[in-house]
Amino acid sequence: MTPQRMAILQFLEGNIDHPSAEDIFNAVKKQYPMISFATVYNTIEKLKSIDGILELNIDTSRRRYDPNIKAHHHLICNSCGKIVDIQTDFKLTIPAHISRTFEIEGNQVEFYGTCHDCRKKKVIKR
Amino acid sequence: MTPQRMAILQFLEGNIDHPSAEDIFNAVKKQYPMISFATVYNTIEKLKSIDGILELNIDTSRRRYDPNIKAHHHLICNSCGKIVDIQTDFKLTIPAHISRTFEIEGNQVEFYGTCHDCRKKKVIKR
DNA sequence: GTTACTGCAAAGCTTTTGCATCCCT
DNA sequence: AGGGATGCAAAAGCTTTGCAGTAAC
Repeated sequence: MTPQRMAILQFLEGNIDHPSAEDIFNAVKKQYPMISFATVYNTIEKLKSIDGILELNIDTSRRRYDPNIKAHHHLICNSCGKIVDIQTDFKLTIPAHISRTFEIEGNQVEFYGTCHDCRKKKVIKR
Repeated sequence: MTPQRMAILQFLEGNIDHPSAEDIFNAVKKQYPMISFATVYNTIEKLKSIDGILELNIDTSRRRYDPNIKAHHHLICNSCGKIVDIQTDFKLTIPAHISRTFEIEGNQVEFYGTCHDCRKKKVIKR
C-alpha cells in the first residue's frame, strides 16, 4: 500500500460519478503531481482482480469504474450523459428454452431517458 | 449508394454477431480490397443517424454494431464473450421517487452467464 | 461545376507495456 | 540483494479527421 494507491482508493471510496481512468488520474494528480497512468491502471487492475471495483460497460468511448460492487443498475441521461445508480433488484426471467442452454448468473439494466436538469433546460438530445 | 456501402449493408443485414468496425472492414475487404476505415466509419455514422443500426455498449474494448434496431437485450457469456440476442420485452418499473425526476424512455438488459458450449467445455471463467 | 464519397495518411484518444529507479524488507 | 511499485516514455489499438482524387448528377 503506497501513498498513490491510498489516494486512488480515497478518491474512489463512495464515489458515485463512475470515473474514468483519466478522472482518477486528474483527481490524484492534485495531491501527487507526479502520478502516472501506469500507476492508475496498475491499481485499477489490482482492484478489479480482488473485486474492489467494477468496470462498467456504459460508455463506448472510455472505461468507467464503480466502487459500488453490489449488483445495481444505471440511469443514463440521453442529453447530458449523466449516470445515476439505481439499487433496485429486478427479478428477470428469460424464456425457458434459453435458460436451458445459457446459465444465467446475473443481469444489469441500463435505463435511458432524460434527467431532471436536462428536462428543465430542454436540451436537445444529441 | 456506392458499391462499398452496398457491401457493408449486405454484411450487416441480418447479422447477429454484433460486429465491430474492424469486423465490418475485414468482411468488406474480401470483396473490395481497397476499402478504407474512413468509409466504414462514415457508413456507420450515416446508419446511426438514420437509425439503421445501433451502437452497443457491451464491450469495453471496442464499439459493436447491431442491425437489429428493435428494442432487445443481450446474453453475454462470461467465458467466451459470445453475445446472443434476446427479444423478450421486459416491463421494468423503477421507484416512483426516481421516475418523477428522471423521465425513462427505454431500457436495455444484459444477462451474464455461461453459454452451452462453455458449460460443456468447462472453460474457466476469465 | 458542384456535391458527395472514397482511399490514404496522419492525428487523436485511451490503454498497455518496457524499463530504469526507488523503496521496503 | 530481491520483490514490488512508481514514473516516464514509447507503443499499441481503436476512432476521427484532413485532403486530394474520383464519380455522379
